[in-house]
Amino acid sequence: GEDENSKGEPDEEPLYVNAKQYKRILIRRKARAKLESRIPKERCKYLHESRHRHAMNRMRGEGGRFHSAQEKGDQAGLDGSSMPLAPSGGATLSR
Amino acid sequence: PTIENFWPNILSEVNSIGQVDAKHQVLPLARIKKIMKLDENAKMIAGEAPLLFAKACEYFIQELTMRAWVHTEDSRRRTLQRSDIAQAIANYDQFDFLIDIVPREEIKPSSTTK
Amino acid sequence: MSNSEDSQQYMDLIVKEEEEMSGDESDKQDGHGSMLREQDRFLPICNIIKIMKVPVPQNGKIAKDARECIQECVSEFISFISSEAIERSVAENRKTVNGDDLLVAFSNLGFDNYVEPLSIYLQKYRESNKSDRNLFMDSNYAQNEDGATNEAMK
DNA sequence: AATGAGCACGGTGATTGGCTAAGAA
DNA sequence: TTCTTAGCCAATCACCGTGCTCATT
Repeated sequence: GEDENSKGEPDEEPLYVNAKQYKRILIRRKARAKLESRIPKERCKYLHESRHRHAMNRMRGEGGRFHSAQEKGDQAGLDGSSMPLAPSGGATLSR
Repeated sequence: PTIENFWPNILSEVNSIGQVDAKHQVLPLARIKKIMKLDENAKMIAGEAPLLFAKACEYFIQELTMRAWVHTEDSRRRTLQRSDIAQAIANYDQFDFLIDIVPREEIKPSSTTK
Repeated sequence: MSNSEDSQQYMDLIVKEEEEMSGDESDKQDGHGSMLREQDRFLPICNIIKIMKVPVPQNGKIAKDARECIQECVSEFISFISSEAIERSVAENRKTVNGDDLLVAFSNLGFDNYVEPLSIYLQKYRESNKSDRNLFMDSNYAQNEDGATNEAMK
C-alpha cells in the first residue's frame, strides 16, 4: 500500500529496481554524468547541412514527395519535348 | 505475435540460420563499436562483440516496441508514442536500467504505478 | 624592412577551415573535450525505425518522439551491457572484451532470455569464419565437423 | 600465429522536407 | 469537432566496410 511520509513533502519515495541491475545502474549514472558536458542539451533539426540543402533543392511532385530526376534547373521553357510523366487529369494521390 | 511467443520465436529463428552473414547487418557494426568506446574503461574490443550487439539490439528494439504497442492498443490509438514506451519500461523489471533515460513521470494516462 | 604580406597566408588557412556544423546557431565546443554529435552517440534512426516496424502491425504508426526514445534506449542498452562486460574482462586481466564477456554480462544483469539465442548465433558465426579460412588457406586437408583441429599433425 | 587498433579509400544506403490524410486532442 | 503530425517519395555524400601496416599476446 501507500506509505505517506510524516513530512508533507513527497520528495522521493523509495524506488525499487531489479536487484541484478541496481549496481550497474549507479555505475552508468556516474559515467553518463562525466559525459554530460560533451552532450548537447537538445536535438538539432538536421544532422548534415549538405543533406539538408540536397533535400531542399530536390525535384518534388505535387504532393510534396520527392520525384525522379526531371531537370535540375527549375527554369523550364526549352523546346517542347514531351515528358512521359504527369498525365493530366485523374486523382493525385494513391496508396 | 505475442509476448510469450517472442523469445521462443527468436530461438527457432537463430536455429534456422545457416551461415552468419557478418557483412550485411541491419545495424552498422562500426557505430556499435563507437558507442562501446565511449566507455572510458574500454580498451580493446573483439570483432565478434559488435556483431553480437547488433543481434541483441534487434531483439531489444523488437521486444520494447512490442511491449509498448500493447499500451498503444489499450488507449485505442494507432500511433505508438513515447508514453507507451515509458509504460512498457515501468511494467517490466528487465527495463529498469532505462529509469534515467525515460523517467516514470512521463507516464501520461491514468494508471497507478505498481 | 618588415613586410606585411604574411597575413594573407593566414587568411587562406582560416578560410580553408571549412567546417560543417549541423546545428543552426551556437554550439561548437563546451568546456574541455570535443562535443559529441548524435552520429557518435546513437545508431542511425532509419535502421531503428526498420526494426521497430517488425512487431507493429502494418497499418500502425510510430511517433517521432517514440523513435528517438528507442534510439536513446538502445544506446544505453549497449553501454549498460558493455560496462559490465568490460569489468569482467579487466577482472580476468584481459585487455580485449570478447563475446563470452558479453554473454556473461547479459546473464548477470538479468537478460537471461538473450543468452541462449546469442550463444547459438556466436557459435554459428565462429564456425562460419573457420570454414571460410580453411577454404581460402589450403584445401589439402579435410575438415572436421565439430570444429576440433586434427592433432595428429607433425 | 592470431587478432585488434588505426589509418586511407571507394561504394552506397541513411538522410531529408512539403504536402495532406490519419488520427491525437 | 479542431489542429497536430507521420508517412510518402528517392538523390546525393557522410560513413560504413575493407584491406592494409604495426603492436600485442
